[in-house]
Amino acid sequence: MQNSFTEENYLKIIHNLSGREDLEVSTNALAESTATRAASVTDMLRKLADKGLIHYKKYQGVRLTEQGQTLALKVIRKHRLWEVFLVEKLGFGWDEVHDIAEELEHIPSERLVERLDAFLEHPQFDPHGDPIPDARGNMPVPNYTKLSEVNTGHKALMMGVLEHTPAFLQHLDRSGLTLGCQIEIREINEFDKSALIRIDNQRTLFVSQEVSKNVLVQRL
Amino acid sequence: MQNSFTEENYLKIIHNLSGREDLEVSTNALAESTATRAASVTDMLRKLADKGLIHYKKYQGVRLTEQGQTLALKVIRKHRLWEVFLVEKLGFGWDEVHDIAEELEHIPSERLVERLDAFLEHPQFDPHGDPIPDARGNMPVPNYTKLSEVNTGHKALMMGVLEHTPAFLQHLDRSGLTLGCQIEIREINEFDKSALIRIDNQRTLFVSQEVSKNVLVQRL
DNA sequence: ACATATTTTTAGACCAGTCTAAATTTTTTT
DNA sequence: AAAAAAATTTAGACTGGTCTAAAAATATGT
Repeated sequence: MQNSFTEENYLKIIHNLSGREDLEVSTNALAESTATRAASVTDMLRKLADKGLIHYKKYQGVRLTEQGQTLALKVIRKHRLWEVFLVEKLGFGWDEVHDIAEELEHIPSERLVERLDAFLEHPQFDPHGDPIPDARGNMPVPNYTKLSEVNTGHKALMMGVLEHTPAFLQHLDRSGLTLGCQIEIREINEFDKSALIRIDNQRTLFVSQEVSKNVLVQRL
Repeated sequence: MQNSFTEENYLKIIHNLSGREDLEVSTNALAESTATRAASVTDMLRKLADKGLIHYKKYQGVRLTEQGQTLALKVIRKHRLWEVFLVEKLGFGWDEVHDIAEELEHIPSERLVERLDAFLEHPQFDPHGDPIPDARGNMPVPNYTKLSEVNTGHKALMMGVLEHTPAFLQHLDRSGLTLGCQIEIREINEFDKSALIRIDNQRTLFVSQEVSKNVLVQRL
Protein backbone atom coordinates (compact mmCIF):
# COMPACT_ATOMS: atom_id res chain seq x y z
CA MET A 1 0.00 0.00 0.00
CA GLN A 2 1.63 3.22 -1.20
CA ASN A 3 1.40 6.53 0.59
CA SER A 4 -0.25 9.29 -1.34
CA PHE A 5 0.99 12.78 -1.98
CA THR A 6 -1.64 14.00 0.48
CA GLU A 7 -0.70 11.58 3.24
CA GLU A 8 2.95 12.55 2.92
CA ASN A 9 1.99 16.19 3.25
CA TYR A 10 0.06 15.58 6.42
CA LEU A 11 2.96 13.67 7.97
CA LYS A 12 5.46 16.35 7.04
CA ILE A 13 3.24 19.08 8.44
CA ILE A 14 2.53 17.16 11.64
CA HIS A 15 6.27 16.77 12.06
CA ASN A 16 6.90 20.45 11.51
CA LEU A 17 4.13 21.57 13.84
CA SER A 18 4.99 19.22 16.67
CA GLY A 19 8.46 20.71 16.90
CA ARG A 20 11.48 19.24 18.66
CA GLU A 21 9.48 18.55 21.82
CA ASP A 22 7.03 16.32 19.95
CA LEU A 23 3.96 18.24 21.08
CA GLU A 24 0.43 17.19 20.25
CA VAL A 25 -0.78 18.84 17.03
CA SER A 26 -4.36 20.09 16.92
CA THR A 27 -6.87 19.51 14.16
CA ASN A 28 -7.26 23.23 13.64
CA ALA A 29 -3.53 23.81 13.33
CA LEU A 30 -3.45 21.15 10.63
CA ALA A 31 -6.45 22.63 8.88
CA GLU A 32 -4.65 25.95 8.80
CA SER A 33 -1.38 24.51 7.51
CA THR A 34 -2.94 22.25 4.89
CA ALA A 35 -5.43 24.92 3.80
CA THR A 36 -8.32 22.51 4.18
CA ARG A 37 -11.29 22.42 6.54
CA ALA A 38 -11.12 20.91 9.99
CA ALA A 39 -13.70 18.30 8.97
CA SER A 40 -11.46 17.11 6.15
CA VAL A 41 -8.50 16.96 8.49
CA THR A 42 -10.45 14.74 10.87
CA ASP A 43 -11.19 12.33 8.03
CA MET A 44 -7.54 12.20 7.07
CA LEU A 45 -6.42 11.68 10.65
CA ARG A 46 -8.63 8.62 10.96
CA LYS A 47 -7.03 7.27 7.82
CA LEU A 48 -3.48 7.94 8.98
CA ALA A 49 -4.26 6.39 12.34
CA ASP A 50 -5.65 3.28 10.63
CA LYS A 51 -2.37 3.00 8.75
CA GLY A 52 -0.42 3.23 11.98
CA LEU A 53 1.29 6.46 11.03
CA ILE A 54 -0.06 8.61 13.86
CA HIS A 55 -1.36 8.28 17.41
CA TYR A 56 -4.82 9.75 17.43
CA LYS A 57 -7.54 9.91 20.03
CA LYS A 58 -10.61 11.95 19.29
CA TYR A 59 -10.39 15.55 20.50
CA GLN A 60 -6.86 14.93 21.78
CA GLY A 61 -4.68 16.02 18.88
CA VAL A 62 -2.10 13.83 17.16
CA ARG A 63 1.52 12.71 17.31
CA LEU A 64 3.54 10.72 14.81
CA THR A 65 4.24 7.06 15.46
CA GLU A 66 7.76 5.73 14.96
CA GLN A 67 6.72 4.71 11.46
CA GLY A 68 5.11 8.05 10.72
CA GLN A 69 8.20 9.86 11.96
CA THR A 70 10.44 7.85 9.63
CA LEU A 71 8.23 8.63 6.68
CA ALA A 72 7.98 12.32 7.54
CA LEU A 73 11.76 12.57 7.75
CA LYS A 74 12.13 10.96 4.34
CA VAL A 75 9.85 13.57 2.84
CA ILE A 76 11.69 16.35 4.65
CA ARG A 77 15.01 14.93 3.46
CA LYS A 78 13.81 15.03 -0.12
CA HIS A 79 12.37 18.51 0.24
CA ARG A 80 15.60 19.93 1.59
CA LEU A 81 17.86 18.14 -0.88
CA TRP A 82 15.79 19.44 -3.78
CA GLU A 83 16.01 22.95 -2.32
CA VAL A 84 19.78 22.66 -2.30
CA PHE A 85 19.68 21.51 -5.90
CA LEU A 86 17.46 24.39 -6.97
CA VAL A 87 19.64 27.00 -5.32
CA GLU A 88 23.12 25.54 -5.85
CA LYS A 89 22.70 24.05 -9.30
CA LEU A 90 19.87 25.92 -10.95
CA GLY A 91 20.58 29.32 -9.46
CA PHE A 92 17.21 29.97 -7.83
CA GLY A 93 17.00 32.36 -4.89
CA TRP A 94 16.27 30.95 -1.42
CA ASP A 95 12.95 32.77 -1.55
CA GLU A 96 11.82 30.96 -4.71
CA VAL A 97 12.37 27.29 -3.98
CA HIS A 98 9.79 26.30 -1.43
CA ASP A 99 6.83 25.71 -3.70
CA ILE A 100 8.82 23.79 -6.28
CA ALA A 101 10.44 21.60 -3.63
CA GLU A 102 6.95 20.98 -2.29
CA GLU A 103 6.23 19.12 -5.51
CA LEU A 104 9.59 17.44 -5.95
CA GLU A 105 9.55 16.03 -2.42
CA HIS A 106 6.88 13.51 -3.43
CA ILE A 107 8.84 11.86 -6.24
CA PRO A 108 9.21 8.35 -4.87
CA SER A 109 12.50 6.79 -6.03
CA GLU A 110 15.00 5.94 -3.26
CA ARG A 111 17.76 5.67 -5.83
CA LEU A 112 16.95 9.13 -7.07
CA VAL A 113 17.28 10.66 -3.63
CA GLU A 114 20.56 8.94 -2.88
CA ARG A 115 22.08 9.93 -6.20
CA LEU A 116 20.87 13.47 -5.81
CA ASP A 117 22.43 13.56 -2.35
CA ALA A 118 25.75 12.36 -3.79
CA PHE A 119 25.56 14.81 -6.70
CA LEU A 120 25.12 17.64 -4.20
CA GLU A 121 28.03 16.23 -2.17
CA HIS A 122 25.97 15.24 0.85
CA PRO A 123 24.90 18.65 2.06
CA GLN A 124 24.17 19.00 5.79
CA PHE A 125 21.87 22.00 5.54
CA ASP A 126 19.36 23.38 3.08
CA PRO A 127 19.50 26.95 1.73
CA HIS A 128 17.61 28.23 4.78
CA GLY A 129 19.99 26.58 7.22
CA ASP A 130 17.64 23.74 8.12
CA PRO A 131 19.41 20.43 8.74
CA ILE A 132 18.94 17.62 6.22
CA PRO A 133 18.06 14.20 7.68
CA ASP A 134 20.36 11.42 6.49
CA ALA A 135 19.16 8.34 4.60
CA ARG A 136 18.42 6.53 7.87
CA GLY A 137 16.28 9.37 9.15
CA ASN A 138 18.76 10.88 11.59
CA MET A 139 18.59 14.61 11.73
CA PRO A 140 21.13 16.68 13.68
CA VAL A 141 19.45 19.14 16.02
CA PRO A 142 21.59 22.27 15.90
CA ASN A 143 20.87 24.45 18.91
CA TYR A 144 20.90 27.90 17.53
CA THR A 145 19.89 31.09 19.28
CA LYS A 146 17.49 33.72 18.05
CA LEU A 147 19.28 36.91 17.13
CA SER A 148 16.84 38.68 19.44
CA GLU A 149 18.40 36.84 22.40
CA VAL A 150 21.94 38.00 21.78
CA ASN A 151 23.08 40.85 24.03
CA THR A 152 24.64 44.17 23.11
CA GLY A 153 28.32 43.93 22.31
CA HIS A 154 28.26 40.25 21.36
CA LYS A 155 29.00 38.68 17.99
CA ALA A 156 27.35 35.74 16.26
CA LEU A 157 27.16 33.96 12.90
CA MET A 158 23.89 33.80 11.01
CA MET A 159 22.89 30.14 10.66
CA GLY A 160 19.23 30.00 9.73
CA VAL A 161 15.77 31.48 9.74
CA LEU A 162 12.49 30.65 11.45
CA GLU A 163 10.25 32.33 8.88
CA HIS A 164 10.36 30.87 5.37
CA THR A 165 8.03 33.22 3.53
CA PRO A 166 9.36 34.82 0.34
CA ALA A 167 8.57 38.25 1.76
CA PHE A 168 10.77 37.70 4.81
CA LEU A 169 13.61 36.11 2.85
CA GLN A 170 13.58 38.92 0.31
CA HIS A 171 13.72 41.40 3.12
CA LEU A 172 16.82 39.69 4.46
CA ASP A 173 18.36 39.77 0.98
CA ARG A 174 17.76 43.50 0.72
CA SER A 175 19.27 43.95 4.19
CA GLY A 176 22.37 41.99 3.27
CA LEU A 177 21.65 39.31 5.84
CA THR A 178 22.76 36.02 4.30
CA LEU A 179 23.62 32.68 5.88
CA GLY A 180 27.11 32.70 7.29
CA CYS A 181 27.41 36.44 7.74
CA GLN A 182 28.87 37.76 10.99
CA ILE A 183 26.61 39.93 13.10
CA GLU A 184 27.65 42.16 15.96
CA ILE A 185 25.00 43.70 18.19
CA ARG A 186 25.81 47.38 18.63
CA GLU A 187 22.70 48.71 20.35
CA ILE A 188 19.30 47.46 21.40
CA ASN A 189 16.44 49.91 21.81
CA GLU A 190 14.51 49.17 24.97
CA PHE A 191 11.08 50.37 23.87
CA ASP A 192 10.70 48.25 20.71
CA LYS A 193 13.67 45.85 20.91
CA SER A 194 14.89 46.98 17.53
CA ALA A 195 18.64 46.73 17.15
CA LEU A 196 21.55 48.35 15.45
CA ILE A 197 23.83 45.62 14.16
CA ARG A 198 27.06 45.44 12.18
CA ILE A 199 27.34 42.89 9.40
CA ASP A 200 30.68 41.33 8.51
CA ASN A 201 32.35 44.38 10.02
CA GLN A 202 31.32 46.29 6.91
CA ARG A 203 27.79 47.60 7.02
CA THR A 204 25.64 48.85 9.85
CA LEU A 205 21.95 48.04 9.81
CA PHE A 206 18.79 48.61 11.79
CA VAL A 207 16.67 45.51 12.37
CA SER A 208 13.24 45.30 13.95
CA GLN A 209 12.42 42.73 16.61
CA GLU A 210 10.18 41.15 13.97
CA VAL A 211 13.34 40.32 12.05
CA SER A 212 15.69 39.48 14.91
CA LYS A 213 13.20 37.02 16.37
CA ASN A 214 13.24 35.09 13.10
CA VAL A 215 16.97 34.96 12.48
CA LEU A 216 18.92 32.07 14.00
CA VAL A 217 22.54 32.54 14.98
CA GLN A 218 25.47 30.72 16.51
CA ARG A 219 27.04 32.73 19.30
CA LEU A 220 30.73 33.51 18.89
CA MET B 1 -8.18 25.76 -14.66
CA GLN B 2 -5.10 23.58 -14.16
CA ASN B 3 -4.40 20.38 -16.04
CA SER B 4 -4.07 17.31 -13.90
CA PHE B 5 -1.32 14.75 -13.88
CA THR B 6 -3.76 12.37 -15.56
CA GLU B 7 -4.78 14.75 -18.30
CA GLU B 8 -1.15 15.49 -19.10
CA ASN B 9 -0.50 11.78 -19.39
CA TYR B 10 -3.33 11.27 -21.84
CA LEU B 11 -2.12 14.15 -24.01
CA LYS B 12 1.44 12.86 -24.02
CA ILE B 13 0.32 9.37 -24.91
CA ILE B 14 -2.02 10.57 -27.64
CA HIS B 15 0.87 12.51 -29.09
CA ASN B 16 3.17 9.52 -28.98
CA LEU B 17 0.62 7.14 -30.49
CA SER B 18 -0.48 9.44 -33.30
CA GLY B 19 3.07 9.59 -34.62
CA ARG B 20 4.50 12.09 -37.09
CA GLU B 21 1.56 11.62 -39.46
CA ASP B 22 -0.95 12.72 -36.83
CA LEU B 23 -3.06 9.57 -37.14
CA GLU B 24 -6.30 9.07 -35.24
CA VAL B 25 -5.69 7.29 -31.95
CA SER B 26 -8.18 4.62 -30.88
CA THR B 27 -9.77 4.23 -27.49
CA ASN B 28 -8.36 0.75 -27.12
CA ALA B 29 -4.83 1.88 -27.94
CA LEU B 30 -5.12 4.47 -25.21
CA ALA B 31 -6.55 1.94 -22.78
CA GLU B 32 -3.55 -0.26 -23.46
CA SER B 33 -1.01 2.55 -23.05
CA THR B 34 -2.55 4.06 -19.95
CA ALA B 35 -3.21 0.67 -18.37
CA THR B 36 -6.84 1.55 -17.74
CA ARG B 37 -10.10 0.18 -19.12
CA ALA B 38 -11.59 1.41 -22.36
CA ALA B 39 -14.64 2.69 -20.49
CA SER B 40 -12.43 4.92 -18.35
CA VAL B 41 -10.64 6.18 -21.43
CA THR B 42 -13.95 7.19 -22.99
CA ASP B 43 -14.81 9.25 -19.90
CA MET B 44 -11.48 10.98 -20.03
CA LEU B 45 -11.76 11.69 -23.74
CA ARG B 46 -15.05 13.49 -23.20
CA LYS B 47 -13.37 15.61 -20.56
CA LEU B 48 -10.38 16.44 -22.75
CA ALA B 49 -12.69 17.27 -25.64
CA ASP B 50 -14.73 19.59 -23.38
CA LYS B 51 -11.51 21.40 -22.51
CA GLY B 52 -10.68 21.79 -26.16
CA LEU B 53 -7.54 19.71 -25.97
CA ILE B 54 -8.57 16.98 -28.42
CA HIS B 55 -10.84 16.48 -31.43
CA TYR B 56 -13.18 13.68 -30.53
CA LYS B 57 -16.18 12.17 -32.24
CA LYS B 58 -17.72 9.07 -30.74
CA TYR B 59 -16.36 5.83 -32.20
CA GLN B 60 -13.97 7.83 -34.43
CA GLY B 61 -10.79 8.01 -32.38
CA VAL B 62 -9.02 11.21 -31.33
CA ARG B 63 -6.46 13.75 -32.46
CA LEU B 64 -4.86 16.57 -30.51
CA THR B 65 -6.03 20.12 -31.10
CA GLU B 66 -3.45 22.87 -31.55
CA GLN B 67 -3.77 23.58 -27.85
CA GLY B 68 -3.50 19.92 -26.88
CA GLN B 69 -0.43 19.56 -29.07
CA THR B 70 1.28 22.49 -27.36
CA LEU B 71 0.56 21.04 -23.97
CA ALA B 72 1.72 17.57 -24.95
CA LEU B 73 4.98 18.97 -26.25
CA LYS B 74 5.57 20.82 -22.99
CA VAL B 75 5.20 17.57 -21.09
CA ILE B 76 7.46 15.75 -23.53
CA ARG B 77 10.03 18.55 -23.25
CA LYS B 78 10.06 18.19 -19.50
CA HIS B 79 10.25 14.42 -19.66
CA ARG B 80 13.25 14.46 -21.97
CA LEU B 81 15.08 17.22 -20.14
CA TRP B 82 14.74 15.34 -16.87
CA GLU B 83 16.03 12.21 -18.56
CA VAL B 84 19.12 14.10 -19.65
CA PHE B 85 19.56 15.34 -16.09
CA LEU B 86 19.22 11.86 -14.64
CA VAL B 87 21.76 10.36 -17.02
CA GLU B 88 24.24 13.22 -17.41
CA LYS B 89 24.22 14.61 -13.90
CA LEU B 90 23.10 11.82 -11.62
CA GLY B 91 24.76 8.97 -13.49
CA PHE B 92 21.71 6.80 -14.12
CA GLY B 93 21.76 4.36 -17.03
CA TRP B 94 19.52 5.07 -20.04
CA ASP B 95 17.51 2.00 -19.10
CA GLU B 96 16.67 3.34 -15.62
CA VAL B 97 15.33 6.82 -16.23
CA HIS B 98 11.95 6.40 -17.86
CA ASP B 99 9.81 5.80 -14.80
CA ILE B 100 11.41 8.57 -12.78
CA ALA B 101 11.08 11.07 -15.63
CA GLU B 102 7.44 9.99 -15.87
CA GLU B 103 6.95 11.57 -12.44
CA LEU B 104 9.19 14.58 -12.87
CA GLU B 105 7.53 15.59 -16.13
CA HIS B 106 4.44 16.74 -14.24
CA ILE B 107 6.19 19.27 -12.01
CA PRO B 108 4.59 22.49 -13.18
CA SER B 109 7.04 25.42 -12.93
CA GLU B 110 8.01 27.07 -16.23
CA ARG B 111 10.97 28.69 -14.55
CA LEU B 112 12.16 25.32 -13.36
CA VAL B 113 12.11 23.85 -16.84
CA GLU B 114 13.95 26.77 -18.38
CA ARG B 115 16.61 26.80 -15.71
CA LEU B 116 17.04 23.06 -15.98
CA ASP B 117 17.41 23.43 -19.73
CA ALA B 118 20.12 26.06 -19.24
CA PHE B 119 21.87 23.97 -16.57
CA LEU B 120 22.01 21.07 -19.02
CA GLU B 121 23.29 23.46 -21.70
CA HIS B 122 20.24 23.26 -23.94
CA PRO B 123 20.48 19.66 -25.01
CA GLN B 124 18.95 18.76 -28.39
CA PHE B 125 18.37 15.08 -27.69
CA ASP B 126 17.53 12.92 -24.73
CA PRO B 127 19.60 9.87 -23.70
CA HIS B 128 17.67 7.68 -26.17
CA GLY B 129 18.29 10.03 -29.09
CA ASP B 130 14.78 11.49 -29.07
CA PRO B 131 14.65 15.20 -29.95
CA ILE B 132 13.75 17.68 -27.20
CA PRO B 133 11.09 20.27 -28.11
CA ASP B 134 12.19 23.85 -27.43
CA ALA B 135 10.35 26.20 -25.07
CA ARG B 136 8.01 27.29 -27.86
CA GLY B 137 7.05 23.72 -28.67
CA ASN B 138 9.12 23.28 -31.83
CA MET B 139 10.57 19.85 -32.14
CA PRO B 140 13.07 18.96 -34.88
CA VAL B 141 12.03 15.87 -36.80
CA PRO B 142 15.24 14.02 -37.52
CA ASN B 143 14.73 11.56 -40.34
CA TYR B 144 16.65 8.57 -39.26
CA THR B 145 16.70 5.16 -40.87
CA LYS B 146 16.14 1.83 -39.18
CA LEU B 147 19.34 -0.18 -39.06
CA SER B 148 17.36 -2.98 -40.70
CA GLU B 149 17.04 -0.85 -43.83
CA VAL B 150 20.75 -0.28 -44.34
CA ASN B 151 22.31 -2.47 -47.02
CA THR B 152 25.36 -4.69 -46.84
CA GLY B 153 28.59 -2.82 -47.12
CA HIS B 154 27.22 0.50 -45.95
CA LYS B 155 28.13 2.46 -42.81
CA ALA B 156 25.96 4.47 -40.46
CA LEU B 157 25.97 6.21 -37.08
CA MET B 158 23.66 5.05 -34.31
CA MET B 159 21.32 7.90 -33.44
CA GLY B 160 18.41 6.49 -31.49
CA VAL B 161 16.10 3.63 -30.59
CA LEU B 162 12.46 2.82 -31.22
CA GLU B 163 12.03 0.49 -28.25
CA HIS B 164 12.50 2.09 -24.82
CA THR B 165 12.09 -0.94 -22.57
CA PRO B 166 14.83 -1.55 -20.02
CA ALA B 167 15.27 -5.08 -21.40
CA PHE B 168 16.00 -3.83 -24.89
CA LEU B 169 18.27 -1.01 -23.72
CA GLN B 170 20.22 -3.36 -21.48
CA HIS B 171 20.61 -5.74 -24.38
CA LEU B 172 22.12 -2.92 -26.44
CA ASP B 173 24.47 -2.10 -23.56
CA ARG B 174 25.67 -5.67 -23.42
CA SER B 175 26.15 -5.66 -27.19
CA GLY B 176 28.20 -2.48 -27.07
CA LEU B 177 25.66 -0.55 -29.13
CA THR B 178 25.61 2.97 -27.75
CA LEU B 179 24.42 6.25 -29.26
CA GLY B 180 26.98 7.67 -31.62
CA CYS B 181 28.77 4.42 -32.41
CA GLN B 182 29.65 3.69 -36.03
CA ILE B 183 28.05 0.61 -37.54
CA GLU B 184 29.09 -1.12 -40.73
CA ILE B 185 26.86 -3.80 -42.19
CA ARG B 186 29.04 -6.75 -43.12
CA GLU B 187 26.49 -9.44 -43.97
CA ILE B 188 22.73 -9.87 -43.91
CA ASN B 189 21.28 -13.36 -43.66
CA GLU B 190 18.40 -13.73 -46.05
CA PHE B 191 16.31 -16.25 -44.11
CA ASP B 192 15.96 -14.31 -40.83
CA LYS B 193 17.40 -10.88 -41.71
CA SER B 194 19.90 -11.15 -38.89
CA ALA B 195 23.08 -9.26 -39.60
CA LEU B 196 26.76 -9.33 -38.94
CA ILE B 197 27.89 -5.78 -38.15
CA ARG B 198 31.12 -4.08 -37.21
CA ILE B 199 31.03 -1.48 -34.43
CA ASP B 200 33.47 1.45 -34.44
CA ASN B 201 35.78 -0.66 -36.62
CA GLN B 202 36.65 -2.61 -33.48
CA ARG B 203 34.18 -5.35 -32.64
CA THR B 204 32.09 -7.61 -34.80
CA LEU B 205 28.60 -8.49 -33.64
CA PHE B 206 25.58 -10.51 -34.65
CA VAL B 207 22.26 -8.72 -34.38
CA SER B 208 18.79 -10.17 -34.89
CA GLN B 209 16.22 -8.39 -37.01
CA GLU B 210 14.37 -7.76 -33.73
CA VAL B 211 17.24 -5.53 -32.75
CA SER B 212 18.06 -3.91 -36.08
CA LYS B 213 14.43 -2.89 -36.59
CA ASN B 214 14.56 -0.94 -33.35
CA VAL B 215 17.86 0.84 -33.83
CA LEU B 216 17.83 4.20 -35.63
CA VAL B 217 20.84 5.32 -37.63
CA GLN B 218 22.08 8.13 -39.82
CA ARG B 219 23.49 6.83 -43.07
CA LEU B 220 27.09 7.81 -43.83
C1' DA C 1 -19.83 25.77 38.65
C1' DC C 2 -22.45 27.19 34.94
C1' DA C 3 -23.10 29.44 30.65
C1' DT C 4 -20.74 30.63 26.60
C1' DA C 5 -17.34 30.22 23.17
C1' DT C 6 -14.24 27.38 20.72
C1' DT C 7 -12.70 23.21 18.82
C1' DT C 8 -13.55 18.91 16.87
C1' DT C 9 -16.28 15.34 14.96
C1' DT C 10 -20.25 13.32 12.40
C1' DA C 11 -23.45 13.21 8.59
C1' DG C 12 -24.25 13.70 4.04
C1' DA C 13 -22.77 15.44 -0.41
C1' DC C 14 -19.61 16.26 -4.39
C1' DC C 15 -15.72 15.69 -7.94
C1' DA C 16 -12.04 13.23 -10.39
C1' DG C 17 -10.77 9.07 -11.91
C1' DT C 18 -11.46 4.51 -12.00
C1' DC C 19 -14.12 -0.04 -12.38
C1' DT C 20 -17.66 -3.93 -14.26
C1' DA C 21 -21.48 -5.21 -16.87
C1' DA C 22 -24.47 -4.31 -20.40
C1' DA C 23 -25.78 -1.82 -24.62
C1' DT C 24 -24.50 0.07 -28.97
C1' DT C 25 -21.80 0.97 -33.04
C1' DT C 26 -18.43 -0.34 -36.37
C1' DT C 27 -15.80 -3.78 -38.76
C1' DT C 28 -15.02 -8.21 -40.59
C1' DT C 29 -16.29 -12.51 -42.43
C1' DT C 30 -18.68 -15.35 -45.30
C1' DA D 1 -25.88 -8.05 -47.16
C1' DA D 2 -26.59 -10.68 -42.97
C1' DA D 3 -24.28 -12.69 -39.10
C1' DA D 4 -20.54 -12.71 -36.04
C1' DA D 5 -16.76 -10.41 -33.91
C1' DA D 6 -14.50 -6.51 -32.19
C1' DA D 7 -14.40 -1.91 -30.53
C1' DT D 8 -16.60 1.66 -28.08
C1' DT D 9 -19.86 3.88 -25.18
C1' DT D 10 -23.38 4.12 -21.45
C1' DA D 11 -25.04 3.10 -16.86
C1' DG D 12 -24.19 2.63 -12.35
C1' DA D 13 -20.96 2.04 -8.61
C1' DC D 14 -16.60 2.73 -5.84
C1' DT D 15 -12.44 5.29 -3.65
C1' DG D 16 -9.77 9.28 -2.13
C1' DG D 17 -10.02 13.69 -0.84
C1' DT D 18 -12.63 17.46 -0.25
C1' DC D 19 -16.77 20.42 1.27
C1' DT D 20 -20.91 22.50 4.36
C1' DA D 21 -23.99 22.24 8.06
C1' DA D 22 -25.08 20.48 12.27
C1' DA D 23 -23.97 17.97 16.54
C1' DA D 24 -20.89 16.90 20.30
C1' DA D 25 -16.99 17.63 23.24
C1' DT D 26 -13.73 20.60 25.45
C1' DA D 27 -12.12 24.98 27.20
C1' DT D 28 -12.99 29.62 29.13
C1' DG D 29 -14.89 33.51 31.76
C1' DT D 30 -17.10 35.23 35.45
